[in-house]
Amino acid sequence: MRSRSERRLQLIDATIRCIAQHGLSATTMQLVTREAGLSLGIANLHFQSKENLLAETLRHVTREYNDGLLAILTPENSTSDGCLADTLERLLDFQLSHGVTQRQKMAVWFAYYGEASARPIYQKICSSSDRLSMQKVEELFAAIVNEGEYQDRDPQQLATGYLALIDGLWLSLLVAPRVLTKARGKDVARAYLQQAFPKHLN
Amino acid sequence: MRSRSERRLQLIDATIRCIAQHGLSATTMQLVTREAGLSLGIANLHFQSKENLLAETLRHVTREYNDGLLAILTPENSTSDGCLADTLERLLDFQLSHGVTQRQKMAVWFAYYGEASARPIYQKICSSSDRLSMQKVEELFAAIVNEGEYQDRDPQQLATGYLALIDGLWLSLLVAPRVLTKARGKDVARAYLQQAFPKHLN
DNA sequence: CTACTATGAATGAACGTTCATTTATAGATT
DNA sequence: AATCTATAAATGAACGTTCATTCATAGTAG
Repeated sequence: MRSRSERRLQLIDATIRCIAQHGLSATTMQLVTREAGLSLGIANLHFQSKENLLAETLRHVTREYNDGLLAILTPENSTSDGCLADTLERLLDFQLSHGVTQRQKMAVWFAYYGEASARPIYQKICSSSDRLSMQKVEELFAAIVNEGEYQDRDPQQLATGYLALIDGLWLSLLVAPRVLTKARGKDVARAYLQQAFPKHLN
Repeated sequence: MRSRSERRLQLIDATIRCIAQHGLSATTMQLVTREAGLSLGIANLHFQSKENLLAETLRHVTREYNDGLLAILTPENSTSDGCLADTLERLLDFQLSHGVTQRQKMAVWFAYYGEASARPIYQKICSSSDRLSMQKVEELFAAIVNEGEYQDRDPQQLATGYLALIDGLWLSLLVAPRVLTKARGKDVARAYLQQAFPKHLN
Protein backbone atom coordinates (compact mmCIF):
# COMPACT_ATOMS: atom_id res chain seq x y z
CA MET A 1 0.00 0.00 0.00
CA ARG A 2 1.25 3.39 -1.03
CA SER A 3 0.39 6.93 -0.06
CA ARG A 4 -2.21 8.91 -1.89
CA SER A 5 0.25 11.19 -3.68
CA GLU A 6 2.47 8.29 -4.76
CA ARG A 7 -0.43 6.45 -6.34
CA ARG A 8 -1.65 9.58 -8.06
CA LEU A 9 1.75 10.17 -9.63
CA GLN A 10 2.02 6.52 -10.61
CA LEU A 11 -1.31 6.73 -12.40
CA ILE A 12 -0.50 10.05 -14.08
CA ASP A 13 2.78 8.62 -15.39
CA ALA A 14 0.94 5.60 -16.76
CA THR A 15 -1.59 7.92 -18.38
CA ILE A 16 1.18 9.88 -20.10
CA ARG A 17 2.68 6.68 -21.48
CA CYS A 18 -0.73 5.49 -22.72
CA ILE A 19 -1.55 8.76 -24.45
CA ALA A 20 1.85 8.85 -26.13
CA GLN A 21 1.51 5.27 -27.32
CA HIS A 22 -2.18 4.93 -28.14
CA GLY A 23 -3.46 8.49 -28.42
CA LEU A 24 -5.93 10.31 -26.23
CA SER A 25 -9.04 8.77 -27.78
CA ALA A 26 -7.76 5.21 -27.34
CA THR A 27 -6.63 5.71 -23.76
CA THR A 28 -8.94 3.66 -21.56
CA MET A 29 -9.05 3.10 -17.83
CA GLN A 30 -8.11 -0.54 -18.42
CA LEU A 31 -5.02 0.49 -20.37
CA VAL A 32 -3.92 3.09 -17.84
CA THR A 33 -4.34 0.95 -14.74
CA ARG A 34 -2.74 -2.05 -16.39
CA GLU A 35 0.18 0.13 -17.51
CA ALA A 36 0.51 1.24 -13.88
CA GLY A 37 0.40 -2.39 -12.75
CA LEU A 38 -2.71 -1.79 -10.67
CA SER A 39 -6.31 -2.86 -10.67
CA LEU A 40 -9.10 -1.31 -12.70
CA GLY A 41 -10.96 0.47 -9.94
CA ILE A 42 -7.95 2.29 -8.51
CA ALA A 43 -8.06 5.26 -10.84
CA ASN A 44 -11.62 6.12 -9.87
CA LEU A 45 -10.63 5.85 -6.21
CA HIS A 46 -7.89 8.45 -6.57
CA PHE A 47 -9.27 10.64 -9.33
CA GLN A 48 -13.05 10.12 -9.08
CA SER A 49 -13.47 10.07 -12.85
CA LYS A 50 -11.55 9.55 -16.06
CA GLU A 51 -12.20 13.13 -17.04
CA ASN A 52 -10.50 14.28 -13.86
CA LEU A 53 -7.56 11.94 -14.35
CA LEU A 54 -7.00 13.33 -17.82
CA ALA A 55 -7.27 16.93 -16.62
CA GLU A 56 -4.82 16.24 -13.78
CA THR A 57 -2.42 14.63 -16.22
CA LEU A 58 -2.50 17.73 -18.40
CA ARG A 59 -1.95 19.90 -15.30
CA HIS A 60 1.01 17.73 -14.31
CA VAL A 61 2.76 18.01 -17.69
CA THR A 62 2.00 21.71 -17.89
CA ARG A 63 3.27 22.37 -14.37
CA GLU A 64 6.46 20.45 -15.07
CA TYR A 65 7.16 22.59 -18.11
CA ASN A 66 6.25 25.84 -16.39
CA ASP A 67 8.49 25.05 -13.43
CA GLY A 68 11.41 24.52 -15.77
CA LEU A 69 10.64 27.77 -17.53
CA LEU A 70 10.26 29.74 -14.32
CA ALA A 71 13.55 28.39 -13.02
CA ILE A 72 15.18 30.17 -15.92
CA LEU A 73 12.98 33.23 -16.27
CA THR A 74 12.32 34.40 -12.72
CA PRO A 75 14.14 37.69 -12.20
CA GLU A 76 16.28 36.55 -9.25
CA ASN A 77 17.81 33.74 -11.32
CA SER A 78 18.31 35.62 -14.53
CA THR A 79 20.09 38.48 -12.79
CA SER A 80 22.06 36.50 -10.24
CA ASP A 81 23.62 34.42 -12.99
CA GLY A 82 24.74 37.56 -14.67
CA CYS A 83 23.92 38.66 -18.16
CA LEU A 84 20.71 38.41 -20.11
CA ALA A 85 22.51 36.71 -22.96
CA ASP A 86 23.06 33.68 -20.75
CA THR A 87 19.39 33.58 -19.84
CA LEU A 88 18.50 33.65 -23.50
CA GLU A 89 20.88 30.80 -24.17
CA ARG A 90 19.47 28.76 -21.29
CA LEU A 91 15.93 29.38 -22.47
CA LEU A 92 16.78 28.02 -25.89
CA ASP A 93 18.59 25.03 -24.40
CA PHE A 94 15.65 24.24 -22.16
CA GLN A 95 12.95 24.50 -24.79
CA LEU A 96 14.80 22.17 -27.11
CA SER A 97 16.28 19.97 -24.39
CA HIS A 98 15.84 16.23 -24.36
CA GLY A 99 13.44 16.39 -21.43
CA VAL A 100 11.04 18.77 -23.13
CA THR A 101 11.24 17.45 -26.68
CA GLN A 102 10.95 13.75 -25.95
CA ARG A 103 8.19 12.17 -27.98
CA GLN A 104 6.16 11.19 -24.93
CA LYS A 105 5.80 14.73 -23.64
CA MET A 106 5.13 16.33 -27.01
CA ALA A 107 2.59 13.70 -27.93
CA VAL A 108 0.70 14.35 -24.72
CA TRP A 109 0.90 18.10 -25.18
CA PHE A 110 -0.52 18.10 -28.67
CA ALA A 111 -3.10 15.44 -27.93
CA TYR A 112 -4.68 17.83 -25.46
CA TYR A 113 -4.25 20.84 -27.73
CA GLY A 114 -6.17 18.91 -30.36
CA GLU A 115 -9.13 18.45 -28.06
CA ALA A 116 -8.82 21.84 -26.40
CA SER A 117 -11.17 23.65 -28.73
CA ALA A 118 -13.98 21.31 -27.71
CA ARG A 119 -13.18 20.92 -24.00
CA PRO A 120 -13.23 24.09 -21.91
CA ILE A 121 -11.17 22.53 -19.12
CA TYR A 122 -8.29 21.68 -21.46
CA GLN A 123 -8.55 25.05 -23.15
CA LYS A 124 -8.27 26.78 -19.79
CA ILE A 125 -5.20 24.83 -18.67
CA CYS A 126 -3.44 25.23 -22.02
CA SER A 127 -4.19 28.91 -22.42
CA SER A 128 -3.21 29.84 -18.88
CA SER A 129 0.10 28.03 -19.34
CA ASP A 130 0.63 29.86 -22.62
CA ARG A 131 -0.13 33.14 -20.94
CA LEU A 132 2.54 32.52 -18.34
CA SER A 133 5.18 31.64 -20.94
CA MET A 134 4.23 34.72 -22.93
CA GLN A 135 4.49 37.00 -19.94
CA LYS A 136 7.88 35.72 -18.84
CA VAL A 137 9.46 35.64 -22.29
CA GLU A 138 8.10 39.09 -23.00
CA GLU A 139 9.70 40.39 -19.82
CA LEU A 140 13.04 38.89 -20.80
CA PHE A 141 12.84 40.28 -24.32
CA ALA A 142 11.89 43.71 -23.01
CA ALA A 143 14.93 43.71 -20.74
CA ILE A 144 17.16 42.65 -23.63
CA VAL A 145 15.73 45.28 -25.94
CA ASN A 146 16.39 47.85 -23.26
CA GLU A 147 19.92 46.66 -22.56
CA GLY A 148 20.90 46.26 -26.17
CA GLU A 149 19.26 49.49 -27.25
CA TYR A 150 17.48 47.66 -30.02
CA GLN A 151 15.32 50.44 -31.33
CA ASP A 152 12.22 49.72 -33.42
CA ARG A 153 11.91 46.24 -31.84
CA ASP A 154 8.61 45.31 -30.26
CA PRO A 155 9.25 42.85 -27.38
CA GLN A 156 5.68 41.61 -27.37
CA GLN A 157 5.71 40.88 -31.08
CA LEU A 158 9.07 39.16 -30.84
CA ALA A 159 7.88 37.03 -27.92
CA THR A 160 4.71 36.05 -29.76
CA GLY A 161 6.78 35.06 -32.76
CA TYR A 162 9.38 33.18 -30.77
CA LEU A 163 6.87 31.12 -28.81
CA ALA A 164 4.87 30.36 -31.94
CA LEU A 165 8.09 29.28 -33.62
CA ILE A 166 8.92 26.95 -30.73
CA ASP A 167 5.42 25.45 -30.82
CA GLY A 168 5.69 24.92 -34.55
CA LEU A 169 9.09 23.29 -34.21
CA TRP A 170 7.77 20.93 -31.56
CA LEU A 171 4.93 19.98 -33.88
CA SER A 172 7.39 19.26 -36.69
CA LEU A 173 9.58 17.22 -34.37
CA LEU A 174 6.53 15.19 -33.40
CA VAL A 175 4.93 14.63 -36.80
CA ALA A 176 8.01 14.44 -38.99
CA PRO A 177 11.08 13.64 -36.87
CA ARG A 178 12.79 12.29 -39.98
CA VAL A 179 12.60 15.65 -41.68
CA LEU A 180 13.52 17.87 -38.75
CA THR A 181 16.10 16.86 -36.17
CA LYS A 182 16.33 18.42 -32.74
CA ALA A 183 19.69 19.96 -33.57
CA ARG A 184 18.31 21.54 -36.73
CA GLY A 185 15.27 22.81 -34.82
CA LYS A 186 17.56 24.44 -32.33
CA ASP A 187 19.48 26.10 -35.15
CA VAL A 188 16.26 27.52 -36.53
CA ALA A 189 15.17 28.92 -33.17
CA ARG A 190 18.64 30.29 -32.55
CA ALA A 191 18.60 32.03 -35.93
CA TYR A 192 15.35 33.74 -34.96
CA LEU A 193 16.88 35.03 -31.72
CA GLN A 194 20.07 36.10 -33.48
CA GLN A 195 18.09 38.17 -35.94
CA ALA A 196 16.18 39.73 -33.07
CA PHE A 197 19.10 40.31 -30.69
CA PRO A 198 22.36 40.14 -32.67
CA LYS A 199 24.39 41.63 -29.83
CA HIS A 200 23.25 38.99 -27.36
CA LEU A 201 23.76 35.79 -29.33
CA ASN A 202 26.63 34.53 -31.38
CA MET B 1 -31.51 10.67 -53.75
CA ARG B 2 -28.14 12.17 -54.47
CA SER B 3 -25.05 11.03 -56.27
CA ARG B 4 -22.26 9.25 -54.51
CA SER B 5 -19.84 12.17 -54.58
CA GLU B 6 -22.45 14.62 -53.33
CA ARG B 7 -23.28 12.47 -50.34
CA ARG B 8 -19.64 11.91 -49.56
CA LEU B 9 -18.98 15.64 -49.50
CA GLN B 10 -22.09 16.22 -47.41
CA LEU B 11 -20.88 13.71 -44.85
CA ILE B 12 -17.34 15.06 -44.81
CA ASP B 13 -18.66 18.58 -44.20
CA ALA B 14 -20.78 17.32 -41.35
CA THR B 15 -17.76 15.51 -39.92
CA ILE B 16 -15.72 18.71 -40.00
CA ARG B 17 -18.44 20.56 -38.12
CA CYS B 18 -18.72 17.79 -35.53
CA ILE B 19 -14.98 17.63 -34.91
CA ALA B 20 -14.78 21.41 -34.55
CA GLN B 21 -17.68 21.49 -32.12
CA HIS B 22 -17.27 18.30 -30.12
CA GLY B 23 -13.68 17.22 -30.71
CA LEU B 24 -12.38 14.15 -32.50
CA SER B 25 -12.92 11.75 -29.59
CA ALA B 26 -16.55 12.80 -29.13
CA THR B 27 -17.41 12.60 -32.82
CA THR B 28 -19.75 9.65 -33.27
CA MET B 29 -21.51 8.26 -36.31
CA GLN B 30 -24.82 9.33 -34.78
CA LEU B 31 -23.62 12.90 -34.43
CA VAL B 32 -22.17 13.09 -37.93
CA THR B 33 -25.14 11.62 -39.75
CA ARG B 34 -27.62 13.68 -37.74
CA GLU B 35 -25.57 16.81 -38.48
CA ALA B 36 -25.78 15.90 -42.17
CA GLY B 37 -29.53 15.37 -41.84
CA LEU B 38 -29.25 11.76 -42.88
CA SER B 39 -29.78 8.36 -41.36
CA LEU B 40 -27.33 6.43 -39.25
CA GLY B 41 -26.34 3.77 -41.72
CA ILE B 42 -25.48 6.09 -44.57
CA ALA B 43 -21.92 6.84 -43.51
CA ASN B 44 -20.96 3.16 -43.53
CA LEU B 45 -22.56 2.80 -46.94
CA HIS B 46 -20.40 5.52 -48.45
CA PHE B 47 -17.23 5.19 -46.37
CA GLN B 48 -17.30 1.52 -45.21
CA SER B 49 -16.09 2.45 -41.72
CA LYS B 50 -15.77 5.33 -39.32
CA GLU B 51 -12.01 5.10 -39.53
CA ASN B 52 -12.19 5.59 -43.27
CA LEU B 53 -14.61 8.52 -42.97
CA LEU B 54 -12.22 10.26 -40.59
CA ALA B 55 -9.22 9.61 -42.83
CA GLU B 56 -11.10 10.93 -45.88
CA THR B 57 -12.11 14.02 -43.94
CA LEU B 58 -8.48 14.70 -43.10
CA ARG B 59 -7.52 14.16 -46.73
CA HIS B 60 -10.24 16.58 -47.80
CA VAL B 61 -9.09 19.39 -45.51
CA THR B 62 -5.46 18.78 -46.38
CA ARG B 63 -6.14 18.75 -50.11
CA GLU B 64 -8.11 21.99 -49.86
CA TYR B 65 -5.19 23.70 -48.16
CA ASN B 66 -2.58 22.27 -50.50
CA ASP B 67 -4.57 23.34 -53.56
CA GLY B 68 -4.65 26.90 -52.26
CA LEU B 69 -0.94 26.79 -51.59
CA LEU B 70 -0.07 25.34 -54.98
CA ALA B 71 -2.18 27.96 -56.73
CA ILE B 72 0.23 30.48 -55.32
CA LEU B 73 3.49 28.58 -55.36
CA THR B 74 3.52 26.72 -58.67
CA PRO B 75 6.24 28.25 -60.86
CA GLU B 76 3.95 29.27 -63.75
CA ASN B 77 1.80 31.39 -61.47
CA SER B 78 4.54 32.97 -59.46
CA THR B 79 6.45 34.02 -62.55
CA SER B 80 3.53 35.03 -64.75
CA ASP B 81 2.30 37.41 -62.10
CA GLY B 82 5.63 39.07 -62.06
CA CYS B 83 7.87 39.56 -59.10
CA LEU B 84 8.65 37.20 -56.28
CA ALA B 85 7.75 39.88 -53.75
CA ASP B 86 4.12 39.60 -54.83
CA THR B 87 4.20 35.85 -54.43
CA LEU B 88 5.56 36.28 -50.93
CA GLU B 89 2.78 38.71 -50.12
CA ARG B 90 0.14 36.39 -51.50
CA LEU B 91 1.53 33.47 -49.52
CA LEU B 92 1.25 35.46 -46.31
CA ASP B 93 -2.26 36.63 -47.17
CA PHE B 94 -3.36 33.08 -47.91
CA GLN B 95 -1.92 31.47 -44.82
CA LEU B 96 -3.59 34.00 -42.57
CA SER B 97 -6.72 34.42 -44.67
CA HIS B 98 -10.18 33.99 -43.25
CA GLY B 99 -10.69 30.73 -45.11
CA VAL B 100 -7.61 29.06 -43.67
CA THR B 101 -7.71 30.47 -40.15
CA GLN B 102 -11.39 29.93 -39.41
CA ARG B 103 -11.85 28.03 -36.16
CA GLN B 104 -13.52 25.07 -37.85
CA LYS B 105 -10.59 24.31 -40.11
CA MET B 106 -7.91 24.85 -37.50
CA ALA B 107 -9.76 22.77 -34.93
CA VAL B 108 -9.96 19.89 -37.39
CA TRP B 109 -6.33 20.26 -38.35
CA PHE B 110 -4.99 20.13 -34.82
CA ALA B 111 -7.40 17.44 -33.71
CA TYR B 112 -5.78 15.11 -36.21
CA TYR B 113 -2.26 16.31 -35.41
CA GLY B 114 -2.98 15.42 -31.79
CA GLU B 115 -3.80 11.85 -32.70
CA ALA B 116 -1.21 11.58 -35.45
CA SER B 117 1.54 10.18 -33.27
CA ALA B 118 -0.64 7.19 -32.42
CA ARG B 119 -2.30 6.64 -35.82
CA PRO B 120 -0.01 5.91 -38.74
CA ILE B 121 -2.63 6.86 -41.32
CA TYR B 122 -3.03 10.36 -39.90
CA GLN B 123 0.72 10.72 -39.52
CA LYS B 124 1.20 9.82 -43.15
CA ILE B 125 -1.37 12.30 -44.45
CA CYS B 126 -0.14 15.13 -42.23
CA SER B 127 3.54 14.61 -42.88
CA SER B 128 3.15 14.28 -46.64
CA SER B 129 1.21 17.53 -46.68
CA ASP B 130 3.91 19.18 -44.60
CA ARG B 131 6.55 17.90 -46.97
CA LEU B 132 4.78 19.51 -49.93
CA SER B 133 4.49 22.88 -48.17
CA MET B 134 8.12 22.69 -47.17
CA GLN B 135 9.28 21.91 -50.68
CA LYS B 136 7.30 24.69 -52.31
CA VAL B 137 8.15 27.37 -49.75
CA GLU B 138 11.79 26.36 -49.89
CA GLU B 139 11.77 26.77 -53.65
CA LEU B 140 10.27 30.24 -53.34
CA PHE B 141 12.74 31.27 -50.66
CA ALA B 142 15.67 29.94 -52.69
CA ALA B 143 14.54 32.03 -55.67
CA ILE B 144 14.21 35.10 -53.48
CA VAL B 145 17.60 34.57 -51.89
CA ASN B 146 19.07 34.30 -55.36
CA GLU B 147 17.27 37.34 -56.72
CA GLY B 148 17.95 39.52 -53.69
CA GLU B 149 21.54 38.39 -53.34
CA TYR B 150 20.96 37.65 -49.70
CA GLN B 151 24.25 36.07 -48.80
CA ASP B 152 24.61 33.91 -45.70
CA ARG B 153 20.89 33.04 -45.81
CA ASP B 154 19.89 29.40 -45.82
CA PRO B 155 16.59 28.99 -47.71
CA GLN B 156 15.88 25.63 -46.11
CA GLN B 157 16.39 26.95 -42.62
CA LEU B 158 14.27 30.00 -43.33
CA ALA B 159 11.48 27.86 -44.77
CA THR B 160 11.55 25.52 -41.78
CA GLY B 161 11.33 28.49 -39.45
CA TYR B 162 8.61 30.24 -41.41
CA LEU B 163 6.36 27.19 -41.61
CA ALA B 164 6.89 26.40 -37.94
CA LEU B 165 6.02 29.99 -37.13
CA ILE B 166 2.79 29.77 -39.13
CA ASP B 167 1.87 26.50 -37.40
CA GLY B 168 2.54 28.05 -34.02
CA LEU B 169 0.48 31.12 -34.85
CA TRP B 170 -2.43 28.94 -35.93
CA LEU B 171 -2.21 27.08 -32.66
CA SER B 172 -2.30 30.35 -30.72
CA LEU B 173 -5.23 31.60 -32.78
CA LEU B 174 -7.07 28.39 -31.96
CA VAL B 175 -6.29 28.08 -28.24
CA ALA B 176 -6.15 31.73 -27.24
CA PRO B 177 -7.96 33.87 -29.81
CA ARG B 178 -8.44 36.54 -27.15
CA VAL B 179 -4.69 36.98 -26.77
CA LEU B 180 -3.68 36.81 -30.43
CA THR B 181 -5.80 38.33 -33.18
CA LYS B 182 -5.48 37.37 -36.82
CA ALA B 183 -4.18 40.81 -37.69
CA ARG B 184 -1.50 40.60 -35.01
CA GLY B 185 -0.55 37.11 -36.14
CA LYS B 186 -0.11 38.41 -39.65
CA ASP B 187 2.12 41.20 -38.36
CA VAL B 188 4.30 38.66 -36.60
CA ALA B 189 4.66 36.48 -39.67
CA ARG B 190 5.32 39.53 -41.82
CA ALA B 191 8.05 40.66 -39.44
CA TYR B 192 9.74 37.29 -39.85
CA LEU B 193 9.71 37.61 -43.63
CA GLN B 194 10.88 41.21 -43.48
CA GLN B 195 13.88 40.23 -41.39
CA ALA B 196 14.64 37.46 -43.84
CA PHE B 197 14.06 39.36 -47.07
CA PRO B 198 14.15 43.11 -46.34
CA LYS B 199 14.37 44.04 -50.02
CA HIS B 200 11.24 42.09 -50.89
CA LEU B 201 8.81 43.25 -48.23
CA ASN B 202 7.94 46.67 -46.93
C1' DC C 1 -11.67 -2.40 16.01
C1' DT C 2 -11.74 1.31 12.69
C1' DA C 3 -10.50 3.50 8.69
C1' DC C 4 -8.30 3.43 4.60
C1' DT C 5 -6.58 1.14 0.35
C1' DA C 6 -7.11 -2.14 -3.24
C1' DT C 7 -9.37 -5.58 -6.17
C1' DG C 8 -11.97 -7.13 -10.23
C1' DA C 9 -16.53 -9.05 -11.42
C1' DA C 10 -20.78 -6.87 -12.46
C1' DT C 11 -23.56 -3.14 -14.57
C1' DG C 12 -25.60 -0.27 -17.75
C1' DA C 13 -24.87 3.21 -21.16
C1' DA C 14 -22.93 4.24 -25.59
C1' DC C 15 -20.74 2.96 -29.57
C1' DG C 16 -19.75 1.10 -34.58
C1' DT C 17 -21.57 -1.94 -37.58
C1' DT C 18 -24.97 -4.88 -39.92
C1' DC C 19 -28.92 -5.92 -42.66
C1' DA C 20 -33.83 -6.64 -43.71
C1' DT C 21 -36.73 -3.39 -45.49
C1' DT C 22 -38.31 0.67 -47.86
C1' DT C 23 -37.89 4.29 -51.24
C1' DA C 24 -36.31 6.45 -55.48
C1' DT C 25 -34.56 6.37 -60.25
C1' DA C 26 -33.84 4.88 -64.90
C1' DG C 27 -34.36 1.93 -68.62
C1' DA C 28 -37.26 -1.54 -70.98
C1' DT C 29 -41.75 -3.25 -72.49
C1' DT C 30 -46.33 -2.97 -73.83
C1' DA D 1 -48.02 7.26 -72.11
C1' DA D 2 -48.37 3.98 -68.78
C1' DT D 3 -46.51 0.01 -66.51
C1' DC D 4 -43.13 -3.06 -65.15
C1' DT D 5 -38.42 -4.35 -63.72
C1' DA D 6 -33.77 -3.81 -62.12
C1' DT D 7 -30.55 -1.31 -59.59
C1' DA D 8 -28.92 1.56 -56.30
C1' DA D 9 -29.70 4.63 -52.29
C1' DA D 10 -31.39 5.22 -47.84
C1' DT D 11 -33.34 3.94 -43.45
C1' DG D 12 -33.18 2.68 -38.50
C1' DA D 13 -33.97 -1.23 -35.35
C1' DA D 14 -31.09 -4.72 -33.61
C1' DC D 15 -26.62 -6.79 -32.32
C1' DG D 16 -22.38 -7.49 -30.18
C1' DT D 17 -18.68 -5.09 -28.22
C1' DT D 18 -16.32 -1.85 -25.42
C1' DC D 19 -16.19 1.42 -22.10
C1' DA D 20 -16.37 4.07 -17.44
C1' DT D 21 -18.14 3.38 -13.23
C1' DT D 22 -19.81 0.94 -9.15
C1' DC D 23 -19.52 -1.97 -5.22
C1' DA D 24 -19.19 -6.15 -2.44
C1' DT D 25 -15.26 -8.12 -0.77
C1' DA D 26 -10.57 -8.56 0.86
C1' DG D 27 -6.35 -6.85 2.55
C1' DT D 28 -3.56 -3.64 5.50
C1' DA D 29 -2.13 -0.27 8.99
C1' DG D 30 -2.56 2.31 13.30
